[in-house]
Parts: sequence; C-alpha cells; structure tokens
Amino acid sequence: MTISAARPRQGEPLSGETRLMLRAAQLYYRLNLTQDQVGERLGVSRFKVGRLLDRALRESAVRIEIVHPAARLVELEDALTHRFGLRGAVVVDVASTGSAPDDELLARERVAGAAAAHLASLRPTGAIGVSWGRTMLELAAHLRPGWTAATEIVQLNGATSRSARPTRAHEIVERFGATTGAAIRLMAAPAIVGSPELRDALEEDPSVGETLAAARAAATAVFSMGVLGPDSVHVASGYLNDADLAALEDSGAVGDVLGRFLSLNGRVALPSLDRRTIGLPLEELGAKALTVALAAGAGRGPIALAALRAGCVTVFVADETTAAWVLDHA
Amino acid sequence: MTISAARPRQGEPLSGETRLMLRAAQLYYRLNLTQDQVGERLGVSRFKVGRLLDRALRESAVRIEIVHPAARLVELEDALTHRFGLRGAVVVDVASTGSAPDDELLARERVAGAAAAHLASLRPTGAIGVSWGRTMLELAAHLRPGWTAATEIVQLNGATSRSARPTRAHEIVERFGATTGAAIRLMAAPAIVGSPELRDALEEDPSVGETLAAARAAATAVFSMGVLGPDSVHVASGYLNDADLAALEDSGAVGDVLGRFLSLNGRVALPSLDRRTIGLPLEELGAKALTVALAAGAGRGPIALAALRAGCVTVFVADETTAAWVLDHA
DNA sequence: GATCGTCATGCTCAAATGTGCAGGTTGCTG
DNA sequence: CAGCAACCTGCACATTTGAGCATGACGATC
Repeated sequence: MTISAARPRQGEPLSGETRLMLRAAQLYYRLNLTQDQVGERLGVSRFKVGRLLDRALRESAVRIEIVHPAARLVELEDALTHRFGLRGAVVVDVASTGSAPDDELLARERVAGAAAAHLASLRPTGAIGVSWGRTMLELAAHLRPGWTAATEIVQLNGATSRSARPTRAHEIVERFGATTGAAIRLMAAPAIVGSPELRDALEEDPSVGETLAAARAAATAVFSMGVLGPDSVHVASGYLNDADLAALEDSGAVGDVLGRFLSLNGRVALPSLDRRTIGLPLEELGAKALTVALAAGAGRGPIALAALRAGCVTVFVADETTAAWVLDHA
Repeated sequence: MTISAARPRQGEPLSGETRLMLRAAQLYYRLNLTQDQVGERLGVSRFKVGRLLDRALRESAVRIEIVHPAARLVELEDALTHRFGLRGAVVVDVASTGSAPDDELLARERVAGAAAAHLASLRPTGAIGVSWGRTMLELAAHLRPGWTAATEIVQLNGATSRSARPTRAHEIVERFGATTGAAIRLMAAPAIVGSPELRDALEEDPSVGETLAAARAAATAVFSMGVLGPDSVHVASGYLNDADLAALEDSGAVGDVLGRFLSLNGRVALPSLDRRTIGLPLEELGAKALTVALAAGAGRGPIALAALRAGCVTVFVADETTAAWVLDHA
C-alpha cells in the first residue's frame, strides 16, 4: 500500500447526509422531539431537519403503517363506498369456527349486529320499510329499544307462507315497531303467486295495496339478500317450485332482493317471475333516500354485487368474505 | 331463535369509534390529508380527529418504523455516544466477503474512509497529533487535499523500526501534512526501549523531547488501536520480545493505544513496560479537546472498550462488529 | 329522583410545521 | 478563470397541530 491520493470510494456506504437523516428520524419519530430540538442536537437548522424528514419519508426510510387487525375491514369499506358510490359501508370480520354451518350462523350474527349498531347511528326517522329472512330476523333481535324514533314500520314485500316453514316476517316488523315506538304495517300476501293477474289483483286490494303504498312512501328501507338454490328460503317457504327454480337458474339469476331475482349484472333475471312477485319494485327501492342492505354468509357475493349494480343500495353491510368477493369481481 | 331482546354481544368486533379511528388514520397517514380535511370527510371536528390519531398512536394501531438498512448503525452510534459520553461516534457496516483476511482489510478501508470524512467535517485546526499503524496508514491515504487547515502535524509516539517491517509512521505524518498544508514533526525514537532510564534519556533529548512537547500541546489527536498477539505490529516491528509478550498476556492486556498496553478495565496493564514506552502518556491524551479513535477489524472489541473506559476517546470510529461487541460488554 | 363524578366535546391560544423566496455556495464548462 | 447553473440554506409568513380549559351530557350512587 503506497500513499498516493484518496482512491475512489467503491460504494460510499453511508453519506453523512444519510446518517444525519436517520439520526433525525430516530430523534423525531422515536423520541418525539420537535424538529427544533432535533436541529439543536444535530447542529442544524429546523428547516434542514424538516427537509431531512421529508426525504426520509419520500425515500421510505421511515414507514408508517396501520397495523390494527381491523384496518383491512376499513379499507374494504372505503373501497366499496367509493366503487359503488355508497353513502357508507360496514364490513365485519368473522372468526372462522372451522365448521361451515357455524360460520354461516356467526356471519349472520355479526353482520346483523353491525347493521343494528350502524342503523342506530344513522337514526332514520319517519317510515322505515323492512324485508324478511334469517338475517333480518337476527337484525331485529339486535335492535336496542329506543335505537331511533320512527313513525311507521312497513313490510316491503309479501311473506305469508303456505308451507311448514314460516317466514316470521311479522316478528321482524313487530320488533322494529316495538323498539322504535312506531306503528306497524304488515303485508298480508305471499311473496310470489301463480300469475301476474293474481299479483295485480292482490296489490290492488286495499289489504295489500295500502301497505304497498306505505312502502313506496317510506324514505328508508332495510333488507337482506337471498341466495338461489334448493335451500333458499323461497323454496323452503314453498313460493318456488322446481320448474321456477330451473327457469331461474337458466336465466342466470344469482339471488333475490325483496323476492326479486337478479342476474349478476343487476337486472331482473326472469321478468315473467318478477311480474308474479308481490312487494316494492326494484326501481322504487333504488329511489329511496336511504337503503341499508345486508349480505351475510358464504355465497352472498354474487347477489350482493347484483344488488349494488342495480343501484338499490346506499349503505352496504357485509362480512369480510362477501365484501372481498364483491370487490374482486366488480 | 326467538326475538326477545338484544342479547349481550360476545365480543363487539369493532366499535364505531375504532372504525372511525382507523379511517382517520388511513386518511391522515396514507392520503396525507390535514386533520381538518379528515374531520370534514368523517363528519367530526378536527379536535376529535386529533384525539383519534392520538389514540391510534398510543394503542399502536399505527406503527412508525425506521426501515433504512443503515438505521442500525446510527442506533449503535447513538448508544456509544451516550454510553461513553462521547462527542460523536461513527459506525460503518462491512459487507462480509466470506474470507476473514479480506474482511479485515475491508473493515480497515471502511473505517479509515469514514474517519477521514468525519475528520473533514470536524475541521480541526492548530496542531494535530497522529499515531501510526495499518489503519492510520489507510486513513492517511483517504485524506483529501485541503480537508482542513492545520499548523502542525505531530507524531504522538515512537515508531522507528529496528526490524524488517517498517512502521511507515513518517508516511502517515507526511500525508497529513501534505493534505493540510501544515509543517510536520516526526518522533525519531522507537516505540518501546529496553529500560525506563533509556526512555527518560531519549525523551529528554531535544530530538525527541521537542516533538513530545508539541504532542502535548496539540489540541487534537488521531489514533488507532492495536491488538495484542503474535501478529501485533509491535511484535512484528521488533519492539516486544517473547518475554514481554508473555508478561503482557499475564497482566491481562488486551491491546495498545499509542504503544501503551491496556487491560479491559482501561488501566495500563503493565506499568513496568509502560515506563519503557516512548510517546504521549495516556493521561495527556485524555486531556485533549478532541481525540479521534479508530477501531477496525475482528478482535478490536476489547482494546476499544479499554480505550473508551480509559476516557481518552471523544470521537469513536469503528466497524459494526466492534461497535456491537463494545456495547454488549460495556 | 336529585346530585355528583366522569367523560367527551369544542374552544382559545401557543407551539410546531410546511412553503415560497432570496441570497449564497459549489462545481462544472467553455 | 470567468460565467453559469444547480443546489443548498435560512428566513418570513401561513398553515397545521397540540395543550389546557370551560361546558354539557351521561351514568352511577345514595
């Protein structure tokens, strides 16, 4: 080794500037000193400290991450809200139990609970329309007395069952009424009847027509989504026979909202069936100021996406799996 | 399932407040909105946003970490500075080559380079004392012309070799002089002589004495550390015979600073040998305003710790391994 | 059912931080 | 070595943020 001149450095491992930057970052972010204090310790002006910290952030020498386990849910909520132009979205996580049926139950419970809480925070007033189904039943059970004041609770679609499996729609409406102090209005009709003519006749009869008018007038609607399949409530309740089911499947239907079966693009899948369905039409649902839609459990993704595309949702409440599915396929 | 009343929630998965907190964190930290803007979007006051972010930080829902690869080095520097009351510390990383001798070389190169740069940033003036050794030679080679202005460069301890292996102390002093425009003052004496009497006689002779006086007067000193062992420069240069080496090892010496061998506690290990050593005594070194100590390469940990404990270091420059060893054993 | 304590809220004011700009320095080029 | 350009620095000023405090709502307690 002969002393000659400073040889070129192969890879300056750490310039003084970088060292300074990191020291500033440590003092500022770890010790929570002010930029002024950091500058004093490092012998530079506070302006330089600010610029150093700027650089550290830009070069991502410091990383700020949100580590809360629920952060993912909030991200999904924001993505849904933005993607579908919603007024809000609530996504809940469902700890897996290992058993699919239990997960289903748990998802319903969580989504219903979250929906109840969110509804309470929205404090809708006036008339509130409600649908029925297992998730709605669960939601009704979660409503806390006095969660809001409403003048009237209206059943949005037909439900009287002709089979062994009752829809329990009246329990739901009653619970909504009991917890808000509102009058209730039931819809004394089946969800789906045999012919369009019978549907029209029933809807014109005051017994159904008045409720339907009230449903139209309500500014708020709360409903859940149904899947299509042999275990669907509509099949279990006897509204759909095998031929209907087959026709629906052929038409690309993925599930229903207020008894209206939709295909993935958000359109009514089978108009002939839709004309036999008693309750608020989809367009009227979409015209409301506030509609809260619940989707809980595996397989709800497609109908949730369909409903969102149909534009009849302003607040969407779902479990994480469903929310992720919707965003993946949107 | 019977509707009765809201059942107690087993584990509210996500309170609205937490949801709000996370959303605020996302908007604030990811989108860089102001607290005011976040508040507007979330429909809360900016004060609440501030408190929400506070909570997020306290509950460590957001984590701020410094991820730069060199952050560790800066941490070591701060720890050393604080632990030993230094004016500063510089720690460099040494990419392992896989071969121990190459690592040694590389470590010296990096430490010397960093020391040269740091010295330049300190811009010491007046008289500067320097020691010799392989690391000092490397440091000298890294000095850039005009790195500072000095009046005089003084050799701090004896070095003239009586063996085949030259110490090249004069090259070091000359390079320091050439790059600063300073006059130079060499010490025409061996590092260690045979008897205290001869040492005293030499130090009183003007040829050595005047340099020693200048060494005492210098406000700044730059030196490196030597390890004890058969491959030590002092053995190679012929200053120490086997008996000396054995006595040193018995006394617990771990290495030398300016030819003064220290034990781990920072004291002179073998006073009888110290009295035969020509150069600036340790106490005088510790009294200087600025002393820059270099420690590079495996096995320098113990002598580095000893020197730090001896209180003769104000700026410490070392490789990562040595720095970590020192902090581990301090 | 009245009272007290606790807690969250929003305010004012001070501290901290970011921004655009003018002056100065460095290093490059002809 | 002059001229130029890019860059860095520090400053005044506007914006943003934090701290302490008064107020009001809610729930608990006696």
